[in-house]
Amino acid sequence: MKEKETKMLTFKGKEYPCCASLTMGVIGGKWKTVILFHLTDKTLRYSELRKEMPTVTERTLSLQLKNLEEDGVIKRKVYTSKPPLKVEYSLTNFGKTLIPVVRAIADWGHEVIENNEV
Amino acid sequence: MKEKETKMLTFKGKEYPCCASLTMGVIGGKWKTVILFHLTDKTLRYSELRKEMPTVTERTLSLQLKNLEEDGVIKRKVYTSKPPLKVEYSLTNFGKTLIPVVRAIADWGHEVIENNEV
DNA sequence: GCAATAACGGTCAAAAAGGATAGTATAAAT
DNA sequence: ATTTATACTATCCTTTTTGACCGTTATTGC
Repeated sequence: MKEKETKMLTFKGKEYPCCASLTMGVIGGKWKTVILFHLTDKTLRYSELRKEMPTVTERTLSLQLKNLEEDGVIKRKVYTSKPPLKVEYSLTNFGKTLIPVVRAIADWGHEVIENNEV
Repeated sequence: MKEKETKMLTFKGKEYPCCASLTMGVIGGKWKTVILFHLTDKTLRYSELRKEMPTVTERTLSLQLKNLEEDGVIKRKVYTSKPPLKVEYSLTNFGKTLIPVVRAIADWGHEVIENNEV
């Protein structure tokens, strides 16, 4: 009688109740949009990303990069076979479809700061 | 010598390293964008929101509503003084500036679903 | 010969987020 | 008189996320 009739949306093996939460599943969390924001217009090495985001720890950064890679929004390209490695991160074509989303998010934050500076 | 010179952005007492993370601080988490998504075009009572989001628990829903209210993006209007209460939630003017962001987020999720249905 | 560098991964721990369940006050409906 | 409904809050607990810190491999620079 009281079935929970919520037709879930599925993406990459995860289920979401709504299209907005699906997106948040991909770009949510404390750091993913920041990473995507820095990668919108350029390719960056791991160490360059760290310089752009000095407050994130290495472990968290690499975890988030791995997540984003698994969801197919960024790609990882290795240039050397032996240490010290050279690795570059960039958006995939699929990841590029997120650019308007990331821009909207960054713009809003930017405007809030502009209008709150008294 | 090795100062962490990251000029943080501040909003509502919280600090963020970048404009994108500020926005995520406001709309991030599993449920906030879903709530905002349902409130974009209409005012809803607590019980109506629950019907739109059957998979969220009551506790979480009211916590998220409170968070959103504290950040000034939604407003809570009480119509009765004694139980059973009538309470309506809607976007504030400030919250309405988030509509393009929420729409971009929802649209992306929607498109992903469209193009993944095989 | 030693330190620095690159891009991590592993372990442990803390913090944040979310879920399960039950309880509250009161009025209207049955 | 009992049930139903509303909009929550209170506990308690589990899961997820994030952080701190150290180790690894080989190469280059001093």
